[in-house]
Amino acid sequence: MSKQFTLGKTERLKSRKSIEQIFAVGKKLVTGSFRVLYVLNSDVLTPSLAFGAGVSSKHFKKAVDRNRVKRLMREAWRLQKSDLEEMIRSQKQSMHVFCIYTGKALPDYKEVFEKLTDVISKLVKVCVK
RNA sequence: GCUACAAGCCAGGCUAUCGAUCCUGUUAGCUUAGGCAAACAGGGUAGGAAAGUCCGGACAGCAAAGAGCAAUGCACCGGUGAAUAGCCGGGUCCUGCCGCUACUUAGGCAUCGGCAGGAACAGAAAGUGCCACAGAAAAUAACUGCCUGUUCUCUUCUUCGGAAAAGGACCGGUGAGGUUGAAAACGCAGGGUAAGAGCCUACGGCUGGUAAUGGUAACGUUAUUGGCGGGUAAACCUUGCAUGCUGAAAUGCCACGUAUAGUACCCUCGAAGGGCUGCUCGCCCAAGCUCGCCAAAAGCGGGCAGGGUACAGGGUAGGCAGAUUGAUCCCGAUAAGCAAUUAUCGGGACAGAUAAAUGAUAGCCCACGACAGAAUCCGGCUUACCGGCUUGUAGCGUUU
Repeated sequence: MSKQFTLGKTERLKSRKSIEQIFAVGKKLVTGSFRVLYVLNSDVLTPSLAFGAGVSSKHFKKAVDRNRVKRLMREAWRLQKSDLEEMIRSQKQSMHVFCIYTGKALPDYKEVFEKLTDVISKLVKVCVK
């Protein structure tokens, strides 16, 4: 059994191109102050799941705060993504997810964690369809 | 011990669990033999301001015959440094405080000396502009006032010729007085005069020249001579000096892909066009090859090629270098220097991501944690900031 709680290079959205693609053709999911964009491809040879996080600099002027939110989001994703990962592997799909925090106040860890639980369960449903 | 100021240093800690990135090592794997990538182990991983982008560089690319104008920046001197509007030292001026002398109306107080602070500190005697309120007036001078003269009115005196006083008008002189103001035509005293004025003189202040002298210089001192025409250049301006443009999304290489691609028009012998710094002058670049007709040249025609403008479209955005050890920073010693700083020797430290790591959660402890997140690098400046520690100086208090 491989490690579950990793978030290495291959599991993050790394290239500018794929992010632009998500913004262009991705589907939208909104839960509370989170906006989630995703692209799902079925019948792929190597199943993969990639994640990216973003915060608008309009709402958070200071770079310190933006880093904090992004770190919280990555952490919450890292700890909860395993269900989604298994699902995708069994269905032989590949999914790119980009998550944007649109709230104006600095969130705490609990809030982010719970919201991302919702997001992941919704994404699992999308995979099943 | 407390308080204030200055300089320097630190920027919550520990443990557990789960991660990220970079480096090193080991093991096994794949390979097109360049590498690729996995597991495990060990180690490194935000700042004093990483910020603002206000100065200065390094580095890179493009451009580069020149002159003038414009534009921008700088503006006491010397040193330091790669360089600056930084830093250090000095000079000048201004402000405040203290001391002292001349003077004195006995309150003070010029000059001088000391201490502290400040200065975008070239030019106001090239020109233009501006100077609120108050004030006669903010720079040309006017108004008021003062004074000589002429004339008129009226009064008094009279030796009957005139004389004196007052008031009005005019011509002229004057810049002394005029309640203000941040600032009022160098200050003050004497002379001078019809009244007056640096008009003249003494003392003092400011300032230009000359000479001597000290200093690398700014500048100081002394002598002599001329002047004294308010301020403002962070108003335009003038003078001197300097300055190509762009900015790591720079740039170079590799891979992939494509296309010496397409359409339209124009040009190829004094053309179009392009370049030189924004403009002007002036200058420079540039115009090719080939075939046929023809004895040759000119000329004509064809083809290829090249250049310009416009249109429509296409491709790439992956990797490596740049790029993290450098004009580096810190500590100690020695030497030079008033200092900033420099040299030598010894020791130590220094993240490197690329959609972007340097983290998350829980527990414990305490002074209860501020401002705040690297993005090519470095030197400064400025701004933000909870608190703690060390050293020095000054004051107060306690003990001996």
